[in-house]
Amino acid sequence: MPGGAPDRGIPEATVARLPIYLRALISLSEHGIATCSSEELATAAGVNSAKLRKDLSYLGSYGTRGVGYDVEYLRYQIAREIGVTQDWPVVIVGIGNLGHALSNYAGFRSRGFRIVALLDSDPARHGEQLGDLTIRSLEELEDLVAEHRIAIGVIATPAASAQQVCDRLVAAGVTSILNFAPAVLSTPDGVDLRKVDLSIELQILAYHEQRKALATRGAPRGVNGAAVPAASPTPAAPAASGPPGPPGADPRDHRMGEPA
Amino acid sequence: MPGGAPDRGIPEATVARLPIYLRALISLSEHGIATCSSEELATAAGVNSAKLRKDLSYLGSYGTRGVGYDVEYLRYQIAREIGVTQDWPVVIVGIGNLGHALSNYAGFRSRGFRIVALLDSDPARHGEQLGDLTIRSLEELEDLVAEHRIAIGVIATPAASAQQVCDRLVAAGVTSILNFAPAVLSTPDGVDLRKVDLSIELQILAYHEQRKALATRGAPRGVNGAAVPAASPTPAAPAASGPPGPPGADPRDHRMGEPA
DNA sequence: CTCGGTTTGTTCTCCCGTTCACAAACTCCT
DNA sequence: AGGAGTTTGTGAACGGGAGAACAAACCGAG
Repeated sequence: MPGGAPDRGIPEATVARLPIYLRALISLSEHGIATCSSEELATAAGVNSAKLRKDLSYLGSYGTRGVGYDVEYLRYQIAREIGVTQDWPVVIVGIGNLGHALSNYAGFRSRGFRIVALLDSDPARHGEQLGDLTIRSLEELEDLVAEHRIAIGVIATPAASAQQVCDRLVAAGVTSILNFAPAVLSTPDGVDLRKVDLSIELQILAYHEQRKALATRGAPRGVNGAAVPAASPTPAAPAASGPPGPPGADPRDHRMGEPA
Repeated sequence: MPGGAPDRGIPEATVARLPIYLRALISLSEHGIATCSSEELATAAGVNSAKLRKDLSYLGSYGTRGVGYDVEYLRYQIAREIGVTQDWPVVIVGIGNLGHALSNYAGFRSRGFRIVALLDSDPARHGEQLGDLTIRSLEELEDLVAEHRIAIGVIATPAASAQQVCDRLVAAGVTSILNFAPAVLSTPDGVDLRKVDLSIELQILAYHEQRKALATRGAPRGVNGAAVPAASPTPAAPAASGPPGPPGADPRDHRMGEPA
């Protein structure tokens, strides 16, 4: 039993939910609600109340039995635990469509993140004004990171240059990277890396959507009648994206040999 | 063990990785590589080779012992399993900065997703041309979903209107939703919902960053969020906002509560 | 045909995360 | 002051995923 400080080792799954709780608490606070039960907060956050209580218990015993949680108090405690009571300077590399959107995203600044630099490799973009920031050359990366003591970098470049940019960020001293490029990046130990891949999210939805369509049809699955590429190095074209039509038959074959 | 067709119940964690494998296979294919081992593919995907093999085993026994996997063959099998051999019409609601970026995102079309409608509630935006699409009124949502048989919707609106848009999408027949709005949405059973929250990802990084900064300082505890590099402007301790102050004085509290 | 080398598919174990259920603790009312 | 009613915090059971290890299966050489 912790007589004093709560254990600093917070499970990763819990850490991932703390920002959701924080957002829910801010919302409650803005609605003038001063106190809430674990059940109410859990509902607002979209999780189970038992899970919420266990998550909060990792932070300490904030909250009062028989009453619930003081919204402002808990909000501050979570914010402090996450670190958003501090000011985090951030650099965004790659100011395409996505980088553009990210630099304007209001949710960053309101959570303690301050975008201090926008970098792009395209000289044609240098000098372009975005809000109160100017797009600068990638060559200034190292100086800017050092000058502003930037610890967090966002990669929004094409996949081809993502690893290169990542390496430069790490070399310059960035120790946390958020990657939007559709590429697998590798970083040395001590550097945290998270990724957001928009098309992967859609593909996961597509998988479940396909299963649902299959279930309601009751019929065995079927895609367009394209032939399955053979198991030999034959560059067949499996794309075959056609107009929405009735599904054809599918050879549900997965054996690749015959038993001896 | 399954003597016949592979079990249709693929673990969620595996489903989430299949698009990564697919991307890695496409990359290998474009480099002219016809065959690869689980070790190579696992490296390209950034995962453990044992995990990769187990994941693939849920799909069936594609692959040849002693040889490896045929890149084109496996690529097609995964694409079919995910459902990206089909054509998925998608509607995007909320064409702000993010919606704008999403509508231009090349990764969607190349994965079988076809954006067929851009909707926004702001009349000033209606008629605006984005690529080969025109921003239309939200009032056309129901008709468009029915006409194109849209099953997947993307919400990129502000948080305040997200649930309302979500409800309309569901009512119109959409059964899979990707939510970018920073809000917790609720959907009826049978409707899949995934969320991408940009600021949450940064907050998770901030947590680890804070821990790293704390560890290098050697101060295990007792340091409030102010003793960090750079200048932290305003920790913004929430002044007791009203009668219900923080509950009883907490021993590990720093400066929050006034002694009752 | 047989043997050695290689790689997959699977099994087993361990660990993390989720959920249930309940004692402890606090408030309010009498 | 005491009891009834709530609500938190936590111990314990449960389920799923991750990783290591191994047997089965395939290719090629002699």
